[in-house]
Amino acid sequence: MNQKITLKQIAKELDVSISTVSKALKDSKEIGEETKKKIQAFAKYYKYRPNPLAVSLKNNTAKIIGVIIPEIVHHFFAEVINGVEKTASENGYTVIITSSNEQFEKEVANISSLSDSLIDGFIISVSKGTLKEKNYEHISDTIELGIPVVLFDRTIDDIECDKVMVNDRLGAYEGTSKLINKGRRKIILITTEDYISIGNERTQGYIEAHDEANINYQQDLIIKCQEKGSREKNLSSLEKNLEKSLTLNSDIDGIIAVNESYAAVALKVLGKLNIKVPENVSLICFSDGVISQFSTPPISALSQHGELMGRKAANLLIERLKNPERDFQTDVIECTLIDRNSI
Amino acid sequence: MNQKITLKQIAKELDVSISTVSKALKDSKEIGEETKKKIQAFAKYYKYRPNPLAVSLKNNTAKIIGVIIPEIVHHFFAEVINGVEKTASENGYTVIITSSNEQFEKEVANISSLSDSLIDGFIISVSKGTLKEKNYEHISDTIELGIPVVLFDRTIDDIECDKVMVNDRLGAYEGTSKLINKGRRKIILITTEDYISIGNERTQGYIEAHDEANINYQQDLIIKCQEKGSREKNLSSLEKNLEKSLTLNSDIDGIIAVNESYAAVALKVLGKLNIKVPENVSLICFSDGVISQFSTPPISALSQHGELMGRKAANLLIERLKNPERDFQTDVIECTLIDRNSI
DNA sequence: TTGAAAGCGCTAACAG
DNA sequence: CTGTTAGCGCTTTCAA
Repeated sequence: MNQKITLKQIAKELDVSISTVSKALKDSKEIGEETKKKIQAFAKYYKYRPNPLAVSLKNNTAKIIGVIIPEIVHHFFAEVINGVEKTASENGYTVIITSSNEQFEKEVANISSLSDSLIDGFIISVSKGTLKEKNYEHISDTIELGIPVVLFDRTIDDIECDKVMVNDRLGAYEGTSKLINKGRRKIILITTEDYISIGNERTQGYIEAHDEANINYQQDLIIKCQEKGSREKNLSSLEKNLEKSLTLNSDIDGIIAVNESYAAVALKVLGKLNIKVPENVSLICFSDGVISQFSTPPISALSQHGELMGRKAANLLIERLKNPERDFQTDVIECTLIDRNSI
Repeated sequence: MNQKITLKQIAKELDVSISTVSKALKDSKEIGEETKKKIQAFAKYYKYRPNPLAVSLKNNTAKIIGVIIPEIVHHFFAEVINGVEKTASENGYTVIITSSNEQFEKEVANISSLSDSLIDGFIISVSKGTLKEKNYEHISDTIELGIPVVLFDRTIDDIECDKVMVNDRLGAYEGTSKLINKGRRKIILITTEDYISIGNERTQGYIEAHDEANINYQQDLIIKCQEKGSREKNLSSLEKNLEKSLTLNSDIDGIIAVNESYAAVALKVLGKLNIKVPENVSLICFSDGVISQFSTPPISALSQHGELMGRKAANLLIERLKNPERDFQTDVIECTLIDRNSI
């Protein structure tokens, strides 16, 4: 009912020109105190709000940040969004979120549907599909078109842009070292398939820790969880593999998982085999989410600081928007070990 | 570099008028085949995309849906977003998400910052702060301003608008009945404080199930988890209460929790007291999220079908946008019990 | 079949 | 100090 009021209407009511109203509402000193007071009061009374569409059209910027993540229903990404949202709104930006559902095609579609003049810039974590496909044209095209992109978490080496990443290798190294220092010698690593760089990095860290401690790691203790089927299938096949490994090698005394669900599966198998955590086996995982916090026992986790990551990504983007010529920057976030006595 | 091309530029290049270009790109039959072909080819080559800002300004609608949720880092809400996003994008709408962080003030601020002409309508789950405050003006104001609102999950009786809610009472009734049918007689209910209507509904269902089975429920078996402190504090005080209850009443044989974290706390306490699930105690909780799926043992859960909820909410909103005069509608979603053998 | 012109709501340079 | 005007990119009516 109480339709939005415009400058034009105010001008007409008060019998002044539109630009006078515009200036008055901006508290411009060009306008006389009297008039200003009158106009401001009137505008306030009628709850005048400039039409952001018109403003954006005029300035050719909508102050909107597009975030594209592989999955929304994921604690880590939700944390990142949280961080982006906070920093963005502190700086007057609005955030639009879309999910690629880990699919290359959807990622491309999302980018293209947002890259119209609506969006000022992107914050993206690429989908597994894209990593598999190794086709990054949609991203480099966007950058070339003049729309800045910040890549986070799952980044792409070949693309030059701002990035925020976790020091996955160091995290895995420290986690593994921690286990080794506790006297653990036969440590299983549960990781992803090779095309996901993060999993790779973490595997490297695992290996480095072993090398440094002069322990020969066994290749068959590195278990790669498949990604080809449904989540349920992948996890249940992981469960079988893990059970086999644990039965075959009764002297296994440590497990490090690259994400929470893998760790939950490990916990399940350990329970089934009646192996105690941490008495018999130390368990540790990446990602400090709701699973590791609420499992019994809680699992010690390497936090990736999702919210901080989101904040940093938003900051990088906003800085670039202010100054498109600045050098590309890569922020690296260190993992923090949250010890919950599962080690 | 490759700056976006406009109608004007195309018109100039091809030496026709802007409106001809506009029409040609719309495949209007007003325009001759020849010209149309030429223009369309040119536009395609230069990847012409209409500036959505200008289109929106013209049509006075941006096709944007604003979603305001209490918390992003929450499996259920993430699922809802997922659903909204899907239905929205199927219908050409974009989704903007903001989080109120359970705070009244932030909810008000979010609504007001979005209710400019940018947003066509809202999908909201009100914050705990708002429920506590019992101040719903920001929402009724929005509706009166002509911006439609769909309330979901945590709805408000006093406000007339479209709603999507879960049949919480029936869900709790069925969950409790299930336990009773399994021979459980002393069932603890872990719920929220009273001002959250959902918790209340669930408590009612719990009571009804008892009444129907002619079992006297004990008031002191209804444990209300406080909401005043930090989450950690609230949960650890819940832990203590629960432990006391279980020690005092050694014949307790069932627990029903209104959310996953409460159930996780219960699992922890049960483990500590060496009480087996489901042998000694049946456990069941609302919300089919990642905790209940991945805990050991997995917890039987009453799914609230978050994604479906999101889809329905988006549908209601889009329908109303098409036809603002239609009657208000409340969609009720039934909970589904996902049995994971914790009963 | 094509084009001129007005207008969506706002800003800003320029004139008065 | 205030107003006129042009223009952001697009749609649409009306005229040619």
